[in-house]
Formats: sequence, structure tokens, C-alpha cells
Amino acid sequence: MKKITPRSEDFAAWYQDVVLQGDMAEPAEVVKGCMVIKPNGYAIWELLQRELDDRFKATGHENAYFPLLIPQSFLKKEAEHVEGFSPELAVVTIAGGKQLEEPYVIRPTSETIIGHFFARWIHSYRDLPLLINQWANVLRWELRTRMFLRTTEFLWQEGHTAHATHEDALEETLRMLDVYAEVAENVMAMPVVKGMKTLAEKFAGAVRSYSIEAMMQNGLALQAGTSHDLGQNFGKAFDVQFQTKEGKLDFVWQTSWGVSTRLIGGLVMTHSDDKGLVLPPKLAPKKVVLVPIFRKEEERALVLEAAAKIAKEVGAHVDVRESETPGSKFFHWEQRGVPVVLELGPRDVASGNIVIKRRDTGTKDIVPQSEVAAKVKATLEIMQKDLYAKARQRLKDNTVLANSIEEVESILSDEVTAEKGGGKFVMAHLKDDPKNDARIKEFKASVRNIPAVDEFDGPGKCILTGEQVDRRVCIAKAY
RNA sequence: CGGGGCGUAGCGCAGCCUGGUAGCGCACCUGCCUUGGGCGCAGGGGGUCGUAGGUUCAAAUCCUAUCGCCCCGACCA
Repeated sequence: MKKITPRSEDFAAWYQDVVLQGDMAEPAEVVKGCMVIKPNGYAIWELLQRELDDRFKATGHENAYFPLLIPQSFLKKEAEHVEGFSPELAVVTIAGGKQLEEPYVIRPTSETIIGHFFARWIHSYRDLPLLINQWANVLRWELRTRMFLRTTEFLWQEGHTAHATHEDALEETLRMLDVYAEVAENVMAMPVVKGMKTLAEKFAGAVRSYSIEAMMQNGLALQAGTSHDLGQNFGKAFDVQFQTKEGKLDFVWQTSWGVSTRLIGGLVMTHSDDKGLVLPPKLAPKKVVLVPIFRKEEERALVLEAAAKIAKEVGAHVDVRESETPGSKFFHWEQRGVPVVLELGPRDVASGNIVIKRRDTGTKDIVPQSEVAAKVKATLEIMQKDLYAKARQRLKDNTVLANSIEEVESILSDEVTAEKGGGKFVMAHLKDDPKNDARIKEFKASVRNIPAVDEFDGPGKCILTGEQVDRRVCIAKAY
């Protein structure tokens, strides 16, 4: 059986091993940079989709679907947008055996084509706000890919909304950022730093971008979700005008926001260990698996009967496979991140007990069968909380302050970070200016965001320009 | 696109230097035996050695060309 590379040895190899051994996905092989999401991985995505979609609906959004192909000219209508995405576009030039008069691009994101349709649908302030979400695949020709974290094609949702005022649009932008942060923390048990992107790092075509940033076990940052205040940029590019209450014409104020299957990569790198996948109970397709154990034929019937009864009570999957031994079943479910595994053998049938094992801590408890349902429920709840607490502590322990550019650079230097597992979130005072971002990039780090909540010491002088800024920004190396 | 590595059974690899019957581990199939952390034993199936050309009596092995994949970097959710 193939071993999982320990995190301490090679974090990137560990990540690949966990994904493969957890049977979540595999490289598509015949399609460059793409992956096949296998049932075990897709089930996690479905649970995550449900959690997100429920919240989108609860905040007034409706789902819709727009075409995969976008006329090439659409991309060019917003200057920054085309500049930002051009390098990574795949273009359809031939269809039906004929050269197309105007090529289509395969959507890298859908602001442009949605903008086009918004222009047709919106005429009055009464049509606003328009709150649309799309679940879709998009394609970006990335130079380097990693399963879930960055693939050529990926699955995501993209919210697109139009509002009558900038205030409304900004409120929406921040509301959805909050939704993302809430799902990340309460569902994925993945703490995040919520904040505003610098001007250098914002989405191509946005006025301002906001993000949630998570810290992986090696200390690298992962941008886990983004929400954009698009201002009137796309409104003007696509002529999305409406008549105000006062009878004047104005362009709509738009937002867009998205999270992707990348979240699954973040989930893996937040909780999993050297034995394989660890899933927070809320995102575990199988929360409880019961492994029956028996020797003799007469034991078999007794054990399976008891197992079926208990499984029904606690909602467990019984692993009845004849071809595998209990030992191999334990490894099997461990690698797949099942939060709780129950062991039931002749000893337990005789004593009326059952063995309950937690995936994250590896601890085994023996409890009376009469209490197993309550015990499982409690264990799942505790595990969800513990995973979050552990990740929160890691984020806290690896967030440090720095008061000079030299200090930032030395903390993030190659000797201690990246594959070595010593990555940090470095908090420093830095003016939001692309020139300053460029200086940070010199040592392969970036400003992740300017936190919405200042948990540190308030205003200070920019470590590069000496100008007064109102809080520290988060600097880190990132995926 | 720059640097490095690799293409041999489903997967992971050895064989290549020094040309001569296609090999190992895992997985798979059959039977027996086992089952509280990856059971064991016996038998079995499966490969135009990435592709194309060349050298040779003979090529996985030597030569030439070509295609593809992976890793590191630049780009990025």
C-alpha cells in the first residue's frame, strides 16, 4: 500500500498524496492542467455547495446560468479586465468546421457576458437590486497547476449583482464577504483573515476587492474567497443604465464574488495529517462508519445484526465488505477522513459496549451501546469545534508583527518558509500603493489584505515610505 | 518560456552502461485459510518497452528525430 509522504519531509508531496489516497481527485492526464474530481471529492463539494447556496438564497439571491462561451470582443470592453485576463484565455476559433468570424473565449469569469444581459434586463431603479448567482465551470490557462488549488478548469460560483447606489453595492460586497468568512469558519472550521485587497492585488476591472485569507499548515496563505466592488466600471462598459426615481439616467453599481473548488484544497491543507484526510464533520460525506469484526460464522451473524441496529440508530455506514480485513478497513476510512469510526466485534456484542474512534485525535473510547447515538453526536460536535480551535491557534501562533521592511523580509526568507513549513503572516504598516506591493514581491511574498478588523496596535508609519497608515496589513507567501 | 527529471503490465519501479527467452512489488482472478490496525499460502491472467526512423544476424538496451508527462521558477482563484 502506498504511503503518504510526511508533511515535515515534503509538504507539496504530502498534499498530493492526501488527495490521491483520499480518493478525492486525480490528474486528468490527457487534458493538461485539469483534474477528475472523484466521487469522494465531489461529495465534499456538494456539501459545501449546499451550505453556500442556502446562504445565498437567504440573502435574496437567485441562481441563473449564462453561456460558457463569450464573444471575444466582450472581454475588451473593460480595459483593465482584458489586460488582466488575456494571458490566460482559451479561445474557440473554429466551430462546425468553419473559421468563426469572431472567436469565442471560454469564460475565465462571467462579468462581461452577464453585464451584457444586465443591460437588457435593467431599465428602472425598480429593477434593482438584481441579485444573481451562477454555479459554473470556468477556464484559465494557468502555467502551473495543482489539484484543487489551481487547475486549468475549475468549478465555482460567481455572484453578480447590480445596485442603484454605490453604498448598496459596497454593502452587498461586504455582506457576501461575511457569508464566505462564516462558511469558512463555521462549516470548514478554517479561520480566515477578512480584509481589503491592495490596489495592486485587486480584481481586474474592480474598484476594490476584498478577500478572506486562510493559513495553511505550512504557514502559506490561501486566498479562499473574493468579493469585488465593481463600481460603475462594467455598468459603463456594457451600458447598463437605469432611470432613477428622479427620472435621470445612471449606470448601475455592480458587485461580483466567488469561491471555488479551491476551498477543498484549503480544507485539506488546514486539517489533514500524515495519515491522510481529516474532514470536519459538517463536510464529511460519511460522518460515521462502522467496522464489524468477527472470526467464526456464528459470530458473524450476531455482530452484523447488532451492527445494523446501531448503524440505523446513529446513521452510520456499515463496511460489510468480505474481501477486506478489519485492519485494512480502518486504514481505508482513516485515509478518507471519516470523522468517527465505530468498531464492533464479538467482545462488544457480549459486553453491550462499542468502540468509538475519533479521526482527528485518534482516541478510542469504549461506550455502552445504549449511549452510542448520543456519544457520536457529541463527538462530531466537539470535533468540529476542536478542529476550528486548533486551526485558529495555528493562525495566531504564526502571525507576527514587523516594523521594518528588513524584518518582514527576514521573517519570510526562503530559509524558513515555504516548503520548510515555517510560513508566517507578517503584520506591518504599509501604505496601499502598487510601488510598495512591488517591493514586497521582490521576496516572493505579497500583501494578502488589509484586515477589516484591526487586532493589533492601530495606526503607524509605513515601513517603506514613512507615511501614516491606519493599521497593519497582512503580508505572506501565498499559493 | 528558462532549469531539472521521467516515459517498460492498472499503479510504483528494475533491466539499458556491457544488444541475445520481458522481470519485481502492489493491485486483479481462482481456491483454501484468516479477520480487534494494511492476514497468509498455493495457483493464475495481463506488456506492439511513448512514437518514428536508423545500425545489427538480433534492439527495452546503441544512434537520430519526435511526442508527452512531472517537478522547480516567472503568471495566477
